[in-house]
Amino acid sequence: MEIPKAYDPKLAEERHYSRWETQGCFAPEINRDPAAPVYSIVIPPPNVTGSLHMGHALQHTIMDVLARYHRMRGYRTLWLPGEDHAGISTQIQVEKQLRKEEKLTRHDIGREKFLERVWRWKERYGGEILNQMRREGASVDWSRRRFTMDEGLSRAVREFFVRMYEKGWIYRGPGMINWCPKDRTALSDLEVDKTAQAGKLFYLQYPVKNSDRRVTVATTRPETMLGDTAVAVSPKDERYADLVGATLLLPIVGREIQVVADDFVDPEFGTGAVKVTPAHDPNDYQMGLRHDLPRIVVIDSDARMTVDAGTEFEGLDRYEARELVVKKFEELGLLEKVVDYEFSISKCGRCATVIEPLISTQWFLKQAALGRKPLELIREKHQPRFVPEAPYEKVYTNWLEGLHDWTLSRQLWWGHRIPAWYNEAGNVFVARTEEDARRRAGTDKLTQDPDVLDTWFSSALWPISTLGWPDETDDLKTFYPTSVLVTARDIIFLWVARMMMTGLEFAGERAFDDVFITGTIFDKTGQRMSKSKGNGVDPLEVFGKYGVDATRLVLASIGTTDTRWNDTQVESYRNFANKIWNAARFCLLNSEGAQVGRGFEGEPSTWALHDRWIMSRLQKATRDTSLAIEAYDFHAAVQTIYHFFWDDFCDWYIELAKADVTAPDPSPARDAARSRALTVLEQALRLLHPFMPFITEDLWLRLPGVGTGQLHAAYKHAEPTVMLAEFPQAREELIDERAESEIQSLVELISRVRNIRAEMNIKPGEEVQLHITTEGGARARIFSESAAQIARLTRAGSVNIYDSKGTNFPRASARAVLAGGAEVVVPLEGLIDFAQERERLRREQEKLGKEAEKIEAQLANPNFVGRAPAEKVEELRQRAADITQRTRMLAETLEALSE
RNA sequence: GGCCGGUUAACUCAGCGGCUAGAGUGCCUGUCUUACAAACAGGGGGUCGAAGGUUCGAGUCCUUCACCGGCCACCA
Repeated sequence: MEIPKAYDPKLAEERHYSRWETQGCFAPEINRDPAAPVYSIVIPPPNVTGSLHMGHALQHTIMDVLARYHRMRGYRTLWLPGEDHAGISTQIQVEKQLRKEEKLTRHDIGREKFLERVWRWKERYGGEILNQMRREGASVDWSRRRFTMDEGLSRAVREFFVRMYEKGWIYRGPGMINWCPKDRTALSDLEVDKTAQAGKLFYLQYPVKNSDRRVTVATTRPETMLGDTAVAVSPKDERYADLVGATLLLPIVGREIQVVADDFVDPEFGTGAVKVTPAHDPNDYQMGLRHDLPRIVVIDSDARMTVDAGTEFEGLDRYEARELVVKKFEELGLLEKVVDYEFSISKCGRCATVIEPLISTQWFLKQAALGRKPLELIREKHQPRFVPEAPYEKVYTNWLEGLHDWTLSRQLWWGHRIPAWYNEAGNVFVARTEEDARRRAGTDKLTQDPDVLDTWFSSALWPISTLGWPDETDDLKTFYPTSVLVTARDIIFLWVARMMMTGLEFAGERAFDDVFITGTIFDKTGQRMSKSKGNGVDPLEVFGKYGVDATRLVLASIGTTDTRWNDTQVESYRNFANKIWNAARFCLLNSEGAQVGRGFEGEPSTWALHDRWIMSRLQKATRDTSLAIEAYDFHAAVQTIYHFFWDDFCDWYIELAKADVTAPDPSPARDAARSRALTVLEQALRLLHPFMPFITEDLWLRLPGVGTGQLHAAYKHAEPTVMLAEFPQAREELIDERAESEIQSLVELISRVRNIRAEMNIKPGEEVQLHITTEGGARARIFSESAAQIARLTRAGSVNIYDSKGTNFPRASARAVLAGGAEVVVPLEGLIDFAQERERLRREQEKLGKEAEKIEAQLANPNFVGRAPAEKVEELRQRAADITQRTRMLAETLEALSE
């Protein structure tokens, strides 16, 4: 059999994905067990404009591990892929292209033509991430791929809107909204980033009418004073008590405004008097409502001053207006002072333009109403279950407790058009279809609302809309609620909470059982990866350099932990892949006459020690891996398999079995030894498969004797593939603690001899003689039975075992005392430096002495002996006894060595 | 202002009440030993951010502090 010496990930990555796909392995229909349990995940739909970054790769790896694991466990498994239309991003992207290629704006070509272009753009450039997912090995069901603007999903959006409208939870009206002057659209609170900004606080004086008193107000936005309609003070503030109700003369403008008392005002801050601009500040808007103040709009949707700001200001940009206002106050002698001040400023989450709070007529959703059920569910049943629970359950709960109305409408073209029509009188008709609206309006002369819905409105429906809602489809009945949602923490409010709202409202059940929140991946200096900083690590490059499987192992290990990205981690797992490859190569090069599934016939008690041992280790690895995956502890799962494979299987089992496996002449014994190695390897490949799909499939298919026999019962009709093999179940009866401790003593012996060889500078090729004395019993038996293996692994010419002490060995020997009182003697005539050997033994003695001291102190403490569990005390006593014995033997050895 | 997370070996991270605190990488020494030099064998390296406390026993629980980071909030 031809097998290259080094693993080439690319070959395996190219070979298997399309075959899995064509054979339908990713679709739940592959499962023919009518009683199979169901496991389902919907992907967080990436933006059509997006391309793969490490965060995606991390989420996808977690989802794929879960999907593959459950599929192998016989679950009817669905992982549903799809994309989000990403309203603003996509529209901006296409507008940019339009400007670049044809020097046109969207208004030049009109709404209809523009939308055609967006669709064309989407067909051409969209879906990049989904294609990249094939590279990742993501086992998604392509036949159920969805897009948020699909007809079905759009119908769901209209249904959602209409039902909420009919319930009175969606309404249209004027309100204070976040306006992005650059994107020229309203935004929800969650699409706004608040950042700290170094700025100035301006103290402006407003004269009191018919008096020479002045009231000083502090503001970060002097230009808004042109729209002031009041000054507010705290009702408890005695400094201003006599001024409440007084009239002030608004400088520059000359308008007469009132002093009002309002609890909102904090007397401690600034001057205790606040200018009130109801048209341009959310708080002032509220105060305006309370005091019935006029709203004067002085800033328009371009962030320029309006005619109402006065002729000197009309048309000025808001920042130009600020300068001019300050200048005028200075000239008027009404600028008291300007101080440096750091405050938080709202910026558009998309383009970072400073948000302008404006009063505008928009559509809103009363989130507090829709959020009641999710809040109850998390409070009473702790559903969904967050992983990690802290801090996310609390964060989620707190958010649900303080819900505000959600600004739904966007002044964009790309997105779901609001299903509302107006007749000529301006009356609104909300309906599922235009025909419906006409019927109800009793006229054909209707105009549809020009706005579209927030992208997150359709995302909120994703788990149900992708499965067919509002129809009661089989998919919805089968796969809803979904099992787990895997996503990043920054969209818990934007998305996760809202899916729970719609799921509970429309499907009557939670959208998912669990929510897994991944960690964040930073660059090596701890900076967040971002395209603007250009410090992102491209997953595709990492795949190319180290292989997909190796990268997945790193990502799975990251799990929920914030991590600085480090290529060396990937490199070490690339090495692990190579290790797997070569272990398999060894088994395959020695596979003549052997088959997976054979070699472990008969009673375990009749098996060789190392065979009982590896089976025991395998069962523990299997058990621990399953437990870890089910607890979402992927790091532990990866560690478990890694160490089982490398340390137990490669370093010890293959070496201990090597002589039998590579025996020159064919024999039933050789066949059996080879089969055993293959069998363990095959089980290990199954354990690894959810994490490393490509290499495991590539090797598994080459193993002699694999076929439909290894497939899970639900997939017996399918073509052989490790992805449909049964995930191993631990067989507790094969766990053999005695074999494990016996191998441990063998390992100790071999390691100590190797240590002596290294310290004594014995050439690797040179043979030594070993004399091992035991006190009879188990160790004598183990060492005798394993003499050939000991000889092989220590390069010993002879291994002599004595079941009692007292044999005279050459004085020129290196010695080591083992646990349980065995001693190994390595005669080193001419090679040994007595002083050096004494020193080595003394160091050993010292080590033991320190440990003994600690233990004795503990045992001498009556509180410990009295209160600690009896087994802990007993354990310590035994260790103390062992140390005492070994110390004594070391002393004797030292005695013999000194003149 | 409120809430939360992190701080363990040179680096990236495990461990979260009880064996001599671990892994990978890096470092030192020696090896091409017929699966693998992307490997093998051996070795050095940590007062677990600081200070108190609880406990027979604390990286592991509690309190305070320091530094780093995050989230929420209507302080002009």
